[in-house]
Amino acid sequence: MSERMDQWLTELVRLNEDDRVTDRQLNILRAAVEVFAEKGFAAASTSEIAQRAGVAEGTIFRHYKTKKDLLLSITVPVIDEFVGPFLLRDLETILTAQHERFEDFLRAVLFNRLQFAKKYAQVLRILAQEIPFHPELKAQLKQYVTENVLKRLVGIIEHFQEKGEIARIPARTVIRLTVSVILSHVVLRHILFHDAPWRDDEEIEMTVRFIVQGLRPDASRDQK
Amino acid sequence: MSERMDQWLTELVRLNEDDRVTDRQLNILRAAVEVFAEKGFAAASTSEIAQRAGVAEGTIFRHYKTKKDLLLSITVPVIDEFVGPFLLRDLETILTAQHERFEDFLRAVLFNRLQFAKKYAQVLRILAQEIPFHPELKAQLKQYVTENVLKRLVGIIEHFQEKGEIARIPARTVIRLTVSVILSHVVLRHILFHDAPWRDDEEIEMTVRFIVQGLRPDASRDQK
Amino acid sequence: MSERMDQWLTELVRLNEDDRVTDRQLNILRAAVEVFAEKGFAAASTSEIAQRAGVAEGTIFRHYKTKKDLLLSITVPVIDEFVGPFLLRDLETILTAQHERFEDFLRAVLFNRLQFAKKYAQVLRILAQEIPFHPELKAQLKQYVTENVLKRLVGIIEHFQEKGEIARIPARTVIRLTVSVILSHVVLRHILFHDAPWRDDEEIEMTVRFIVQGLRPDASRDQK
Amino acid sequence: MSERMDQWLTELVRLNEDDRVTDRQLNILRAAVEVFAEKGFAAASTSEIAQRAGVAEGTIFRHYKTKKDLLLSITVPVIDEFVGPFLLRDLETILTAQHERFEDFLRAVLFNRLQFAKKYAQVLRILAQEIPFHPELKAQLKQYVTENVLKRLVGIIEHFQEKGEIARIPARTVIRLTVSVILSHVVLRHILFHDAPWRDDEEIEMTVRFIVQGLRPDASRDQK
DNA sequence: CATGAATGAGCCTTCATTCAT
DNA sequence: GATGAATGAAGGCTCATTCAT
Repeated sequence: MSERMDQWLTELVRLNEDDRVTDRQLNILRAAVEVFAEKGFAAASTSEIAQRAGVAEGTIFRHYKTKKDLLLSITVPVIDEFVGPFLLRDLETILTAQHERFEDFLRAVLFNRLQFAKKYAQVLRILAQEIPFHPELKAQLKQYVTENVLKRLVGIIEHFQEKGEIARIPARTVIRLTVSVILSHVVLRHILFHDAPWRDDEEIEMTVRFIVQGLRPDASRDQK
Repeated sequence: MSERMDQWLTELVRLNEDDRVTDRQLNILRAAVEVFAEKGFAAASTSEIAQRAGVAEGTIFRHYKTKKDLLLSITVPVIDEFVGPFLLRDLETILTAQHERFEDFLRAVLFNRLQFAKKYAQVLRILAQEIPFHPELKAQLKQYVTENVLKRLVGIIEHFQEKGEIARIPARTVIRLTVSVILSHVVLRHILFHDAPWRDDEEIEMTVRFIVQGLRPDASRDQK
Repeated sequence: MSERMDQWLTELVRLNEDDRVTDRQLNILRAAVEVFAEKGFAAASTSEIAQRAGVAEGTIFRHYKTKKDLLLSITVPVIDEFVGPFLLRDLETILTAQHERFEDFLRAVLFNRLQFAKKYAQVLRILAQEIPFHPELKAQLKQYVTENVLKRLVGIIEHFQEKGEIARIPARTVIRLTVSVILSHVVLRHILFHDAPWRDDEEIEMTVRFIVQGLRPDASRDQK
Repeated sequence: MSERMDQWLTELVRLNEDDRVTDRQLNILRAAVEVFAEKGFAAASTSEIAQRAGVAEGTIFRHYKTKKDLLLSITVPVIDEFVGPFLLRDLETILTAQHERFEDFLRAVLFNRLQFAKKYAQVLRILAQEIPFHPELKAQLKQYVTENVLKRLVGIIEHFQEKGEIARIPARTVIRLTVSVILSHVVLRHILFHDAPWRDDEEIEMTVRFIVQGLRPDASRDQK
């Protein structure tokens, strides 16, 4: 696992317990991420996690009351990280930079998400696999999205619609289409086909162009 | 479960055993689809499946040697059905109908896939969830796609590129983008948000328009 | 299995049900003998027996109420056959032939038992394996032996002791030693090492000589 | 079960795991020996073993990966013990003691084997019952016998043949007859009829005398 | 704090036996 | 009489979780 991952894991534990993070905990989390990603939550055994982490079986349960707790301690923070930061950090600047074109916005977002997915590929896989079976996770994600993301996105869309860069179709549909393409790109690149050769720059450009053109107002219909 | 589902299950069993299908078998499959979809394969218990099917646990194993066999008897046929028919049945006609525009082609495909997903929503969910953990399934899908789908799609893309309806970008990228949007539409519509209200006709039109415009040759760049 | 075996099986069934013996029954018994011998009673499955017999699973239970019944229908007659006939048929003549030497008696018995074991090897194996776990079988064998065999054997022993061919040691001990050697010979020859090459005539002679000499009165001690 | 048995079990576990032996492990082994002996391996249930051992069923599988492992951990050491020690310990001295008569050799061996069988009666019963169904066990026994026992025995036989105490018949046959009688004595005494009253000293003497006389060179034939 | 032995519920699967056809 | 689908009890084994050391 990458060094970056470790850093993230460290942050992760700090967030949960704001205590000192022992190596043991880190090992457990690392092992858990590995095994959950490989076999899925239900088929993963705590004993295998313990083994890979180099700790006793009981030790896991000193830090995480149940196996599910262990899962949540990994996934929950990612939900907040996945959709949040690009809004909180990057987007703020994007939005305030009024002169930006929609194209540049897209490019920034796509680039940002690709970075993110590269870093968290394994955990995102876990998240994707487990969300259907854990209503709390689903609820949490839904809540986060509706509360923090949707409104802001709608604002952004309308902003670019007013600038005439996006056709006057419902914001929700614009989001659906845009997110579909970006998410697919990310998933294909870092989750499904991370082994295949990718000409990243070209593909990014084509994805951006695709969205921009796809959403551009119709010369005959929308404009004028 | 819908009546249509039952018909499909019936076909399914016929394909496997080309015998008469008993009600019991149907019940077992129905219950298995339900429980697998709800809890995932690993967390599903054969005893619950038996209970929901109203049969003894042993009965399941008379028809399916193992729990995994039961899974495969559900998923395998769908792999062949998911990517196959739209090419073999619908597309043939579309392709031979030379006058068709790319737009019409897309509309037909999207419509067709939406129908399919509506019918098989639950099983598709199972398939999506289990594919990462069952290499044979993954291999089978991969093989099917590369052998039967990709080449044909490339041919179609090039056809429309020659007609000037699609920009001269790599066929693979065209496929990636198009499939991303169509698949996302289908998944959002019938897998993730099947409960939400959908104005289907409008959304279909917007999806089609999005793709068509997104892939259209640039007036300044590609044309001329 | 040999033709001889089939004949025996036919007799066997006749004894039990004194009805017509169908091919089906014969097949079942044949299969049962095979599977019991290979895997042992407990590890043998009625379904495998049915399969090998080429009948339906249920058919077995039409003829034999339980799996154990099937076992008993095979073993019980053999108990009577194993120890009985050589007394009832052959021995009578042996005994009445007063001029016989002990040596000739032994040779006749050993030869007879070898024939028997060759014919029934598989069933004897089953019997040996199962007797410890089926008290009724054990009891039946014990009863048969004590009632029909022991007394007669004692008579024979004493007969030869009076003739001065056997030392004056307790008849029980004589029986123990003689039967040990004969049984061992038979078991080694037809149960344990039936594949190995045997120079039967020589070995029989040496076994007979061993017993005769071993039991012969001591020139110094017993005689006189 | 006897105290001696416990000691043996303790050694047994030590050999396997060279760790301290817990009471629990001893209880499990004790119970396993009991149940296997009573019902045979296939018909013995781990749940009954657990119950008799006073432990949870899962506990068994912490110490022995499978039910068969449990069997092997009991039987395998006995194979080495059964045929080995009397050669390695007792026989060495017997052989080096040149003045010994064959008779004394036999007496020593028989006595030694009786002691051994008394101690391990139950386990020997298990071994005898299970060997036909476990090829590895059979192979191990065969290997041990051919490698360690046969050659030495042949040497001993020839030694006494040269001293004129044993007739000049093939060593293999001598072994077959001798081992038959000794093994039968042991089996009858401690495995089959351990409840019956035995006048051990007398029977031992008669067995020894039987073998010695049975194998003695014929005055008229072999000698001279 | 960490350990790992112990637990016991629960899992998948087998199998002797029954019974409607 | 024969069939074979159905049964459900029981089996071996796994695993999350607890707790004495």
